[in-house]
Amino acid sequence: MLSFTEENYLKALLKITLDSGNEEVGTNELANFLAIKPATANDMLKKLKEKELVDYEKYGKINLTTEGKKNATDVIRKHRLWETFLYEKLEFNWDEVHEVAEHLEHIHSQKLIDKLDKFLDYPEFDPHGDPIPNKKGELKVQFKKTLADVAVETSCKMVGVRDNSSSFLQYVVKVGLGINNTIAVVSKQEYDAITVIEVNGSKSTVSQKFAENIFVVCNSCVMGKNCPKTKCEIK
Amino acid sequence: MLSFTEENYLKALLKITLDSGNEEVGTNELANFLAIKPATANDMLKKLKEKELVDYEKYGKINLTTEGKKNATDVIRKHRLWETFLYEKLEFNWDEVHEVAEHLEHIHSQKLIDKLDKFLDYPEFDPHGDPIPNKKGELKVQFKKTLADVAVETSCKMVGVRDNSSSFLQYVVKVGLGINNTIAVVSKQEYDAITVIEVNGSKSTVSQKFAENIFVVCNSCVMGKNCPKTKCEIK
DNA sequence: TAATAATGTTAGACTAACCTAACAATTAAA
DNA sequence: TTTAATTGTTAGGTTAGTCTAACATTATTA
Repeated sequence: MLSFTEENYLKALLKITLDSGNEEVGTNELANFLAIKPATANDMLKKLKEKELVDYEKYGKINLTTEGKKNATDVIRKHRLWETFLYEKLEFNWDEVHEVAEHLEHIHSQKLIDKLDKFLDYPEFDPHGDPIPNKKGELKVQFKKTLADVAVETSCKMVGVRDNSSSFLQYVVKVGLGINNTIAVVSKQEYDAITVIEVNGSKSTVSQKFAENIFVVCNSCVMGKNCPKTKCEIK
Repeated sequence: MLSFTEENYLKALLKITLDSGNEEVGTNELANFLAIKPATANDMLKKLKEKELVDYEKYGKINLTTEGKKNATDVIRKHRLWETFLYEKLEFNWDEVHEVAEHLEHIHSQKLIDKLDKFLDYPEFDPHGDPIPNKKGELKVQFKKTLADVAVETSCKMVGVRDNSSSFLQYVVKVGLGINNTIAVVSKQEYDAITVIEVNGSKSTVSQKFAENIFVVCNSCVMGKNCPKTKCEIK
C-alpha cells in the first residue's frame, strides 16, 4: 500500500510528462512541482526506485515504470472522479473542486471508486474538461488546442484549463468564463499577443499566458475535441 | 489544523465515554482502544494537553476540554455522514461502510461536509442507527436498550449495534439481521441468558454477549427510540 | 575549452508518531 | 497494612518525510 506522499510523487511525475509533453523529468523540476526541496525529492526517488515504481540512475532522468504509471493513473482517476462528484452532486463551484479532490484522491478503497464511478454514470471528462482514465487506465486523448491558437475573428468553445491553481481558476471565473462557454476572438496584438475576447456579450482583454492556459475547440471544427489541427484558419 | 492522528485520539476519548458511560478514561484504556502502546498514548496526551484539547494531570484521569469535545464531535459527525452516503447513495452494504468512513472522516473541508449533509437531506441517524451530530454538535440522544433487555415472548425492532467491528457486523448479517428488522424473542435460558430469536421466520440461538451488542426498540413501546424504560415487560 | 551556471547528490539534523524496557504511582488483595 | 497487580510515566530508539549546507556532476556560454 502506497503512502499519501508516495502517491503524490507518482502523480506529479505523470502530470509533468502529460502536461509538458516532456518525456524526461529531472529532480529540480519534480521538486518545484511539489513545492519541496530537490534534496527531499532525491531521497524519495531512491525509495521509489527501490520499490520499482520509477526508473532512474544517478544524474540521469526519471521515468515511471509500468507499475508506477499504473498507480499514478489510478490517483488521477480518483482525483477526477471526485471532482466530478463535487461539481455535479454537491454543487461545488467549478474552481473549488480541485483542492478538496487533492485529499479525497488518496482514500484507498477499490470498491469506493468503482461505486462512485457507477454513481456518476461512468463520466469521461471532469469539470475542467480533463479526461478521466477508466478502470483499465485508458483515457480519451484530447487534442490540446488553446485559446492562443485560435485565429482572430473566429470563435471557439472552452473545454478545459491547463492550470488548475485556484488563483488562475478564480481569474477565469472573473472574466466570465466557464466550461462550455463560447469565446469570440475579437482582436490580437501582433507584438505581445494580447487578445480581446468576447464572452456572453462582454469583452475582456487577456494576456498570452492566460490564453495558453485555456483549452478550446474551434466552433468550425467538425472533429471537436479530437481535431488534429494546430491552428484554426480564418473562415 | 489537527492531524489525522490527533483527531483519532480525540474521537477515541469521546467514543469511550459515550459507549461506556464511564466519565473518566485512563491511558491504558485509550491505548487499548486505539491499538497502540500506553507510552505512545501518554506522549500524545501531553501534546493534546499543550494544545488545550484535553485536561489531565500526571496519574490523573483524562477529560476532553470543550474545544476537544467540539473537534471530536465533528469527526464523529463526518464519519456518520460519510457512512450514510456510502450506504444510501453508493449502495455499500451495511457492514462495509465503517472502514471506509474511518478514512473519509479526516478530510478537512467545512464546505464539503455542509454540502454532503444537504445532499443527504440532513439525516439524523447513520446506517447503524447511531445519531449524527448536527452542525452545532447536538445529537438526538437515544435510549440504549439492547436485545438482552427484551423480555421473552415479546418482539422488538433492531435500530443499531454497539460493536462496529466488521467481524461482529458480518456475524449479524449471517444471523439474517439488519437495521429495522423485527426480532421475536422466543426463549431465554436462565442460567447463561442464551437466547433463541426469530427473524423473518428463521430461528437462531445467540449468546448474551451478542444480545448486548444489538440495540432495539420494543414493538409495544410508543416512545420508540426515546423510551425511558430499562426493561420491557411481558405483554 | 575553460569558466560559470544549472542541476543533482550527500550528510547531518529535525519533527511526528510510533516502539521497548525500565521505573513510579496507585489500587486491590492477602 | 504490607505485598502484589495494575496502571501510568520516562528515557531512549526507529521510520517517514522534511529541511539546510556543502559538494559533485553536467550543461552552457564566453
